[in-house]
Amino acid sequence: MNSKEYIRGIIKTLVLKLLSERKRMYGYEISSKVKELSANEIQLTYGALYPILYKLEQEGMLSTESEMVDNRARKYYSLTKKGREMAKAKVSELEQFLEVVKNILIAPKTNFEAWGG
Amino acid sequence: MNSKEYIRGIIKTLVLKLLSERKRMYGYEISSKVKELSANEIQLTYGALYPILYKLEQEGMLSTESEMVDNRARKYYSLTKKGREMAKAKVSELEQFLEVVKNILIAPKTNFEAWGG
DNA sequence: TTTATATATTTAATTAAATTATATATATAA
DNA sequence: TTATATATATAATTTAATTAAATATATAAA
Repeated sequence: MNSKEYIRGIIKTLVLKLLSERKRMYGYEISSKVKELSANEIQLTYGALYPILYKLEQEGMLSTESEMVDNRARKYYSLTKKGREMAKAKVSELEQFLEVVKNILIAPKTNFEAWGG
Repeated sequence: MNSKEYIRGIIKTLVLKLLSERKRMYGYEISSKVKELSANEIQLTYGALYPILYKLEQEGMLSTESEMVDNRARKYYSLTKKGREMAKAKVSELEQFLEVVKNILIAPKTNFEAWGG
């Protein structure tokens, strides 16, 4: 599957979804988790992920805590109240969109006439 | 729903899907049909649609017939053999992708621990 | 009658959101 | 000492859209 093509636009929503499931996550962890959950199909690149996290923080959607773990710097991100609301809205929005697209994709040839063809 | 955000990358596949259901369609018709099938959620802009149709024709995926209908120029697009194969592959690819994303989005909080959280 | 709306295609300018590449740094296994 | 994994950050580039502008006809409304 060439997911790259379809990823664009949904990264922010995926990140918000994962953060809504946990108290906090760090960037590398988010990327790894998405890869794992998608059976290696979706690889969030860091060049996309970190700017999104930065922007969400600037917008007041995320709060951060920096820590040293095993002598390496780590930056944890948590949803704020505003961020939790945004996550909920975005996830619901994307779910609806996926449904709409799916309905177009699964329409069988035999049904085409029925929906106005 | 703010579909604009999520549309990117899937337009080509939607176009190929619609064309795979019909002998031929013209640009305006494709845009109208997508709008109708998505209950006005997805509006393919012509600035995106026509360059995609042009490119697919250049790649040998589409053949065209220009006709005058009601004194207005109309350009019909049909899938070639190569185009039909591409349509099949692209639709299947997108379906799989949607499934993967949906599985991430629907994962309930209570299940998070189960999938390694 | 002139205005708005719908039909129809095309293309240039601009913007947004990615990818790719680069930089920096530590830990561990081969 | 080399490769791989962990971890963040950002600049340069590319891609794929949106927006806008150009062109043209038909029809309904004001």
